[in-house]
Amino acid sequence: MDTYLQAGLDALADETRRAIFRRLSAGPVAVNELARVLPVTRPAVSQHLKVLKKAGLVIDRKAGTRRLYQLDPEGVARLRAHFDEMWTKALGNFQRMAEKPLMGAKDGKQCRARPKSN
Amino acid sequence: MDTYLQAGLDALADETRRAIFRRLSAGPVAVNELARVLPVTRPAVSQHLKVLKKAGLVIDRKAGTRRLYQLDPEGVARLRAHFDEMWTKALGNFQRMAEKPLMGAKDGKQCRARPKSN
DNA sequence: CGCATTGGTTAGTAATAGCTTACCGTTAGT
DNA sequence: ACTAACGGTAAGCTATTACTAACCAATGCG
Repeated sequence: MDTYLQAGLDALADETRRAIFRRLSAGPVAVNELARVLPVTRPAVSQHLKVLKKAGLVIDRKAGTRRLYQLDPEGVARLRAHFDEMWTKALGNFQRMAEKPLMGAKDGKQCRARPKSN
Repeated sequence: MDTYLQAGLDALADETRRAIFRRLSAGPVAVNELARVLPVTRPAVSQHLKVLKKAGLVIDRKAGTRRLYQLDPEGVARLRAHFDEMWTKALGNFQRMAEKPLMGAKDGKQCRARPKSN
């Protein structure tokens, strides 16, 4: 279930793929046109689209000899939800900790007072 | 300036690094303790922490012979903001497109009706 | 003082990822 | 039917990355 996060994350980790993602957020585009804009060849674009598709971020449909790719709003929304959950956990816990300056030290060794704090 | 996104993204793209991130979201932890929990050695943890630190996601402070790492709420919030912007752009444009079933076809060739839509 | 604990860094290795070239199937137009 | 355009896939190369083992500096304690 957490695989969506994994796939989505390293789908967006690549700059070229993010460029495709951005271009696709303006509307459906054919593979060839993406390749024309990007600094890589068409096969590279195909491979990137494959990754994005497996991550559930894009969908494609045939249009004559061409194939139009566009964002999959559901997939994007789902990934966004995963991210939001991650941020919330991270920042939420921090918030809770900031309120209690020093809590009960779960495991003794951990929370020693720091000598110089620099 | 978009480098924060890049750094943050491939900082979180790695599963081990995400595990560290999750563990750190529960509070400050020493390197050794992270290594004890994770399936990798301590040097690997150090290297991962370095990446997370360069991405601005964690901060560290000395505590005796140990070094405690914790999330940097500012960095996390900043990365989150970048993501939110990305999602908004992606889904916002899509929203706008969904409202106009077929717009004026910027470049003629593009928006043909799909034959089978499968 | 040694001595142990902690942790950052380096060197080296194996796996992975992104790219290109080449090839092939499919569709549209004449 | 022939031809051209589009695009997916395979093979191969290169660069990057995650890892370990080994070494070294710093701190705390007896």
